[in-house]
Amino acid sequence: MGRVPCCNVLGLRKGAWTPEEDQKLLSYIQQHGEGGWRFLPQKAGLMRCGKSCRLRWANYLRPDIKRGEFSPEEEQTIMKLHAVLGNRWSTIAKNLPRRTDNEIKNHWNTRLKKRLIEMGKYHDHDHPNESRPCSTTTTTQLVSNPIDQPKAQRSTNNSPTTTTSAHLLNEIAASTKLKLSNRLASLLARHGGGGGGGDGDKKVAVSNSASVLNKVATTYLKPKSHVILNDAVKEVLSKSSQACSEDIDHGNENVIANSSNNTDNSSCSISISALEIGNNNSSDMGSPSPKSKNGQESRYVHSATSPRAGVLNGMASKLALVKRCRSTLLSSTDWGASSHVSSSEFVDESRDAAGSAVLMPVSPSSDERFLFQDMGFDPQELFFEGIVSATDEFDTNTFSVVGDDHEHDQDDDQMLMRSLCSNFGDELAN
DNA sequence: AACATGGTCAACCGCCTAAGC
DNA sequence: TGCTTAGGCGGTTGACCATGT
Repeated sequence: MGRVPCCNVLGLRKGAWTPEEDQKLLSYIQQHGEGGWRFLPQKAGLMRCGKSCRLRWANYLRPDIKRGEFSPEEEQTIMKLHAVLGNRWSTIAKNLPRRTDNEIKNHWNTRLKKRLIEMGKYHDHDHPNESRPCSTTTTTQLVSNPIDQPKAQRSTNNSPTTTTSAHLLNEIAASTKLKLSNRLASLLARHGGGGGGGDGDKKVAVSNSASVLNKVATTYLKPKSHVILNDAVKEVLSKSSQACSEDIDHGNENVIANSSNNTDNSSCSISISALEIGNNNSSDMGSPSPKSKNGQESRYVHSATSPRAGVLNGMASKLALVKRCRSTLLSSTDWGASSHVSSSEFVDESRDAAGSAVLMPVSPSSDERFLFQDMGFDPQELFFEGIVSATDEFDTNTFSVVGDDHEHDQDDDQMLMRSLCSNFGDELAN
């Protein structure tokens, strides 16, 4: 159970706001500004909880709110953003000036979604995480130890929490589409995987995916497991770093990425946590400069909470990326038929009673700090501007740009896609 | 006219994160 | 480092309204 709702305090009003209440809140905020919601009701003479006041202000009273029908352009934007971001209403709202997340959410649920369903361009069963946060597909397939289940089941009911990462990682573990390396195959054999398919198909039993994936991640931690970014991506990352002005403190292992804005690409190096995209030790890629305090020269990307989690996050995000490209960008011209694959929740690792690592969901905000944005890429631009096609195989050569007005962005996107998919595919297929 | 049904949307609820201590 | 809590988020609810029977 969460905290006791503040609105449960005896005597506080609930339900629809009266014009008098609106006026009190409005005039108080006009006088004193926003914030301090906890004590605002008393000061403003309202018998409401602060949360209710904040919501009323944010969704209704704020003077800069645009009300009324959504324009076709706005609807198009919502559909595009939703195809990429899923139900991240607040993020979507940031791209629709003067619209609130609540309004957008309502509009989607009551109009757009139905419209797309009628057009056959949207299927609820393709979006299990969007309509029901606690759907029946289980994270416990990954969280193998019951001790750790409470955190994985933080939702309101007792049903196991679905996470996209669970699906993704299970896919990684269980997919027959991905050719698994001998290294993985031997891991699976040792850990009881195999899915009954025999050695030939190298299929991983989902129930073993947690231990398997952790083993995989551990394997990747070894120094030899380097994934080298190609020059094209280095260039993209280098460009991105130029726009970056922040300098994040670096004094620990979690400083995992650095890219110079030096126009000489040879000095650009990137390493992403244990996955080690890039090679810090390689002289031809330059040495990382984690001690630099100059934000214009370097950018650091926070790692996941643990190296192995970082590996798994990386795998999940790359699979999500590929799937997004494939399903979202190819499926339709109006974005309506896209099949959303979210990487909004990756995984963290924890320990069960025996000390074995198990997987559990971590917050979506990890995603927002993760990889692409922290590298300086805007995911929306990345996925919106570049129209990339791909086959089912994670093969560099199968990616091609099929149309876009933004030549340079497109090239950058394509290069990034190629490299990421290549890295991912190479590492798995070995 | 009365009731049933369905759509809309403001508001609530529970959970999460991050900041402050 | 761990605890507390304000603020924020997304899912859900229920009041209200329009339309159908």
